[in-house]
Amino acid sequence: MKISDLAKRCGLSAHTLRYYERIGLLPYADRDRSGQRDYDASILSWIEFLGRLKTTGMPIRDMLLYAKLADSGKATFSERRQMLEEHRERVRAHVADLEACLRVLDGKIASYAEAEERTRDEKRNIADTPARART
Amino acid sequence: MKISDLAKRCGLSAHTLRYYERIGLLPYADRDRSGQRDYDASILSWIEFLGRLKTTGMPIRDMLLYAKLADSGKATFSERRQMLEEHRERVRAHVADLEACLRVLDGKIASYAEAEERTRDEKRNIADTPARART
DNA sequence: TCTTGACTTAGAGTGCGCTCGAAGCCGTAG
DNA sequence: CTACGGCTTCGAGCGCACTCTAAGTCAAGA
Repeated sequence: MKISDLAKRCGLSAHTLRYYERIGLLPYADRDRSGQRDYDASILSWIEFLGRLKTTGMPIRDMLLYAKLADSGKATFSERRQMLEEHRERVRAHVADLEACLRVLDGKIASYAEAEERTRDEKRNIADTPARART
Repeated sequence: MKISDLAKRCGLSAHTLRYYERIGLLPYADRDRSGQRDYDASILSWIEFLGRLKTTGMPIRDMLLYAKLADSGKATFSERRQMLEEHRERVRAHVADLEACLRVLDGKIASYAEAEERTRDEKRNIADTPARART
């Protein structure tokens, strides 16, 4: 598989795939006789997992550490598990934060909706008075 | 309230507060006779709300638009409500993504735990064979 | 009076994660 | 044979959100 095919399949640009290889996030890809990268489809699951780590906000330097551990075989299973467990806790905490934020947004939206209701009720359209403070 | 007091209360640095004012995310603060910012405590709720927007991944340029609308009074209620509703949907989608990622992480962690179990069971410690691919 | 420390401004620098450009090579279609 | 598109490398550039520096002002305490 050529880099552009892989790019289409995984949703990253060829530029980004080369960048990831350069920094070590992707293993060095085999080259064909003319020097072009020839990927094995198995790389897709690794890229997909990296995507999960990225979505959950893991910085690249941590992914690099994880990749390094993954290259060291069984000996690093527990270290990797620990990394993922710590990361999972951070993600859970972040999700909780987001849910709290969603409740705030809900409240804000509701208060705007209410205010719009009241504004509509006041049929007499007095000149719009600018707000005194940001809400 | 001086800038350092506000910084302590809101968890942003004085540098960041000045930066936010510079770009328009915070309203221009009153200065005392010697030119120092003198904040009203009411700014805290606005900063807190900005924090919610930030936590939920809203880019500063969108916060600026929201702030601009908020400065225009009642007339922009529905626009602001719409912005927040759209943002809320993005956040909800992101939370769903994160939850899917969490399930993947759970699976990965479980598989490491299992593998560690199996490794412990093999009392005969054969030399560690490096992994062939990243998992 | 002197020192200390917090404040002011404008602007430069940082870290992250890409993203792009330039220059050149290679293989296939016309 | 030539043109074309897609690949290669290296390194520069970008957008975001800060973060810090330098040079200077000011007010309160010893």
